[in-house]
Amino acid sequence: MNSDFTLAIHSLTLLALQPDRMATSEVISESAGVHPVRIRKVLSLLKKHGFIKSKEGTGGGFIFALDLSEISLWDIYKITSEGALQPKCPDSNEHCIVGANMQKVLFGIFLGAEEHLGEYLRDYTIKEVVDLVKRK
Amino acid sequence: MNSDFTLAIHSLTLLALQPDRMATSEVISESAGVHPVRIRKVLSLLKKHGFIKSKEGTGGGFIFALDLSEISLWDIYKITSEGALQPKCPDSNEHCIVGANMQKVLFGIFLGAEEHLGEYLRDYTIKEVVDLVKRK
DNA sequence: CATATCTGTAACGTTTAATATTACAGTACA
DNA sequence: TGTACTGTAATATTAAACGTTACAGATATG
Repeated sequence: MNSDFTLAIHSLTLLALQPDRMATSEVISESAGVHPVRIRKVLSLLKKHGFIKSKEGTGGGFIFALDLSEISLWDIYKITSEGALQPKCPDSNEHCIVGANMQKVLFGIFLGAEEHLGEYLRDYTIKEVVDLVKRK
Repeated sequence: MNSDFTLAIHSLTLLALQPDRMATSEVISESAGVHPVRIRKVLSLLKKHGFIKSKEGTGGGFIFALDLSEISLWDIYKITSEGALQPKCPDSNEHCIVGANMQKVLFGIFLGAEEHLGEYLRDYTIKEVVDLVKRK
């Protein structure tokens, strides 16, 4: 699993806890333990989808754009990691019945697996993640 | 997703199609397009769990040990890739409420996700994969 | 019983993907 | 006009995946 997904969750959770003021990529990166540029890359995806807003210049940063319960982990997964479940098989032997067909069979199975995972992730919103973080 | 999982599925499917005679790691590796040593490594795991038998020396190789419908993709996943869904987050900042708690919150969520995936993978046995490969 | 053919496994090398870093243009504020 | 941000591309570094070599042990076969 790609860590862009968890970085996005981490960032959104942090933003959710300070809905009134902006957070810079540096503050977020210190919380998440990664480089600020990575945060900006991931958050630019989330911005593109309207989950957050950003502002450049002094006093700028990132801020939540929607209600906490409007964003599910599945939404975030689709943006940051869609297809990540799909294993990248090497090209197998076309002259073998198994080699020739396995790839598309597996593709179908993993497609179904991702959809199934979606059912699970849809049930978690950022609001719930925030509650879990606060409680613990 | 680790490709050991798909290699195991590939190998078992091939073995399932020739239940009467042994297949060498070289034959399997040619079908799957990887190095024979990798096949032997993956298959040694499957052997350890009793899914297949192996024989060394001339005329040796690997052969199915159970009924095709006794092995589900979930069984194989657990052997080859358990925990693969769990993203490896960097150590985050303990002085931040988000950084300090996010890791265990995410751990719990991904644990649940893997269990949920299990429900899906349990429904596919090697027999069904074989049928899909034959049909297509 | 000597040789060829396999598995089993460790050690090492190579390739590829993930991540960090640097750099700098553009924006906004004071 | 200088300072503090985002946005993004280019490059460097690190880590993971994978391939390769090597060889010991097992087993059939001539």
